[in-house]
Amino acid sequence: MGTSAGLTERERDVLRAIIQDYISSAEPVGSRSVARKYGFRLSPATIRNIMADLAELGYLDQPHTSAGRVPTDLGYRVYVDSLMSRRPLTRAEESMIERKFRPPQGEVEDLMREASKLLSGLSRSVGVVLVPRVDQLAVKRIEFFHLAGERVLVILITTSGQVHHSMVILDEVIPQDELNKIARLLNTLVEGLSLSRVRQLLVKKMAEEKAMYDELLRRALKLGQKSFAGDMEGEVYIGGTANIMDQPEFADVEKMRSIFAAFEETSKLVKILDQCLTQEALTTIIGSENVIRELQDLSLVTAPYWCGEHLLGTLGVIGPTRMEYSRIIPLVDFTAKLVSRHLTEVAS
Amino acid sequence: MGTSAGLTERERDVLRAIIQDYISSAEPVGSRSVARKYGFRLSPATIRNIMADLAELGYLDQPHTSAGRVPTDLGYRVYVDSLMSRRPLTRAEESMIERKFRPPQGEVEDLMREASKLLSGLSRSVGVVLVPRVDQLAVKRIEFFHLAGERVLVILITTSGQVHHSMVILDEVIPQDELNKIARLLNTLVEGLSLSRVRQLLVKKMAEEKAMYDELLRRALKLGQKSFAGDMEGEVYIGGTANIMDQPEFADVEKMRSIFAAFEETSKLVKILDQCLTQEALTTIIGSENVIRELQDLSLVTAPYWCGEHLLGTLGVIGPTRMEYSRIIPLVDFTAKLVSRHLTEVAS
DNA sequence: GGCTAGCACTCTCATCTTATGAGTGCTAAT
DNA sequence: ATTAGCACTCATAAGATGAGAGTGCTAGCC
Repeated sequence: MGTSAGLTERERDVLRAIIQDYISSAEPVGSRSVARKYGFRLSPATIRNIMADLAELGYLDQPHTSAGRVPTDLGYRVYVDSLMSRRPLTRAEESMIERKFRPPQGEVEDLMREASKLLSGLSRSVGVVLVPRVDQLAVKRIEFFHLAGERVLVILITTSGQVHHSMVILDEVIPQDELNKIARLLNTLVEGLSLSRVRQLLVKKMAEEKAMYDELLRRALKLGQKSFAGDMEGEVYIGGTANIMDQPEFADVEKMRSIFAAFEETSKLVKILDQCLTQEALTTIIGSENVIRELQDLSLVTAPYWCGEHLLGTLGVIGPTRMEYSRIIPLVDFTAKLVSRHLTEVAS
Repeated sequence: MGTSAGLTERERDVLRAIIQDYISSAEPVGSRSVARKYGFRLSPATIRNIMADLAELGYLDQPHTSAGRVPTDLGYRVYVDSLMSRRPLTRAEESMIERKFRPPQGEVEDLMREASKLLSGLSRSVGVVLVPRVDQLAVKRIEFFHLAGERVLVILITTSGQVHHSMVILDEVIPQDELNKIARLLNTLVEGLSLSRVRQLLVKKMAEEKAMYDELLRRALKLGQKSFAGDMEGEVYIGGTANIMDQPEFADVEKMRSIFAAFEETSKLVKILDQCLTQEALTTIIGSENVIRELQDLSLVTAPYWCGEHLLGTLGVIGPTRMEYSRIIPLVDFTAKLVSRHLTEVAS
């Protein structure tokens, strides 16, 4: 498996033991305790030699000369990719989670919020749910409401049941009944198309229309373009941020401050979660693999969720690099499936 | 002025000096520095006597026997109510704030978010904006969209330009064109009424209708009732939580954890902000005056904001009890006016 | 009576020292 | 290859000490 190809079975065993021990204790682990707890028939001295090798290869680090070893981000990477036992959740655990997840009927947004709470509660870390910019979503319907003067309220409904509304300011006053006509016209044009498609379509039509003189269509295209131009930026629901403070590695206030600031700066978070989304599979980002500087002491486990066969967004857990990957990964995986199921039901 | 009636002018001067000093230094303040810095023509010993009196009256406290004095919550209360100089913002400051507040066109929600950011940035504390349960808001329009099966998407627009959407599940399938008829009917009934009024009206009509046999009206009333039954719970936008960590008094991780947990538990926050709202004026809640235990080390300054003559919500700042009230209070006051102005413009 | 100087006393905080113990790296023996 | 033994390193915790800030009280002064 790539990076760990050069390791002997014994080295792999030791590395696994060290990482597991460190994950549960948060203390640098010494040769003695590895030899003792993990039933190797080897003396501490031998373990020390192995550890020195692993350190040289970059999988382990020592905080200072006379301390035990601590996994590096690379070490965790190897652990997650090829050392860890990937035990799926038991039936009992799954049904426990299902019970905990009270599917709110009502707004889809509540479902997201609930999911982030669920994730943070179960992982005792931070739960995140990304509802990405909805480029890929299919439009079900668009409506306009005249507010006042040139202001028009645009309401956009996707097939997945999400609702986006925004206000646009026009150059001219268009009365409500004309807005209705425009909406009807646009709906026939765009229904079922993805947002990105719609945008393309409108531009194309607009170009064709230059020559023509159908006032209604002209207005419709213009309004449509304004409506769909909106940022449509991803939104991210974050839950359980306070859990981060339980981790001993973040006793330092300064470090914590920067992490919390990063959580508030959602746009960065959106960007990275967006990247995870493109993987269309469970993704782990460990420590310094993260491009966001402030989050380089944290790890991220994400999985995509779907509405029917539409890829909708990502959800996951942010926790210390020293997180229990073997527990969190199946948890995130299952939660994504759970959310997908609910969303699919709603849309059906 | 009530609580401070018994104080001599000199005692008031000393108390003011101590509080101001403590606010800017975060250190217990001693008799010596009061005498020196504040140009009293009194010796430290005399100041000490006065301080002892003030302590006895409950305005000051000492962390330990040989430390300086620290204001109590009661002390801050007197300070805010009758000691503090209530200097309003200068023109320059006001225009600076106005420049900083980029009024986002688009969704009203963004305006709230932006306002909480503005508040937190300027106060270097936590900014909060409450959009309360919209009972008092007037309905502009209601619309229904058929989603799938018995599921119907309800969209509710208020005169202030806020949009609420929720999904209701009916007992029967109603096709879109009938939904449209129902919407038209309901709109004539409810337009311009406040939500609480609408609810009353629907119940009343429903009772009258028992006898009658207009199927459409019956359906409309039922759907209307379901639509307006939703929790409509207040929502709160919180910005700048990380700022709390800068305060020396929250170096203790455990204390901070509970504060952050309280921020996430928004429902409590909503409740207290709702109370502030009923004051219809600038409100200060100092330390232990707060009913939320976790926030009893913090103070809250709030002011209501309006949309036209409609009271819409509250916004404000949460910071350490040791906050610069004389700066924060005018700031909150002005921001509320600023937000009101924007909202009023949008609605006009 | 109100004010102040002086002084003993208290308590925190920073600094230093010391001891402890976990853990390493290396060498030499098996 | 593995291990026992040993010298060495370094963080951490526990006293010890001293400085400094501040108080409360008493006695004297205007």
